[in-house]
Amino acid sequence: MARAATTSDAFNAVAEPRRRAILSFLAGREHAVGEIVMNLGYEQPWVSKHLRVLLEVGLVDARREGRRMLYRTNPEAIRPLQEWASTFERLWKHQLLQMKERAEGKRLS
Amino acid sequence: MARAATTSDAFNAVAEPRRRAILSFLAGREHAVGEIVMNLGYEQPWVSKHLRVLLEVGLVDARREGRRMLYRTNPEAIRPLQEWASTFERLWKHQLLQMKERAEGKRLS
DNA sequence: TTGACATATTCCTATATAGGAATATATTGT
DNA sequence: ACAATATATTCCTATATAGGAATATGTCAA
Repeated sequence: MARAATTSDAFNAVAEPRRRAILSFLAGREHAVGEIVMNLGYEQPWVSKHLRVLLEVGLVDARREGRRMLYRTNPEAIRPLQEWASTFERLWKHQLLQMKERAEGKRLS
Repeated sequence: MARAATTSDAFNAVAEPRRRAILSFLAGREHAVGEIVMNLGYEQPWVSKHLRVLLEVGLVDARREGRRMLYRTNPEAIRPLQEWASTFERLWKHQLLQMKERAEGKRLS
């Protein structure tokens, strides 16, 4: 079997760097497809394809305004991802502290 | 072309649910492969395969102790993932607040 | 060396993609 | 109806997988 579909969940969807870039660009405010194309420099069909994936997993919402489609992030959908990753925050902060202490210890000796 | 390799970065590596489970299990303390097999119930070859991927992207470190291989997370490698996801934390907290306020507004009317 | 234990790798196959080019659909204004 | 604009979809191909089964490698103890 192949890998899980990118449309299966948020984790698979954001494995693609361009989809992360699009999400970051959309963070906070609505944007039309053309604006994404202009700002990120990807080809229009690819922006549409990526938006489709993001839409299917619920990471973005869309509404039509005339001939334009306006997309915006659905932060709630990113939440599980953020929460999972944040369980490791304590660990790397602890690790950084240890490294710092070790460095300072060396300086003193 | 196919999708980016799971060994290309942390984002692709953690797209697999079992790899996330292994990482969570390893969070904080070292474990042998057999302990992962026992606790998570995956078949041994698959645990080894997933650990290999995690090792290649630097999400875990390993050391040998007798016939056992001990793995532990490298929290520093999870950091970019956590930091990217956390940029959306403000957004979903804001969204939750709005939903809450709307709910309370309805209750009052 | 032999056996037991612990972990890793190598076969294989089917599939979901990313990438690209071309085209289709939808909406508005004339 | 027609042209222009904006976005979406459909072809195609090559490839990195996940899944499974079998086997290989490495380490220790007797």
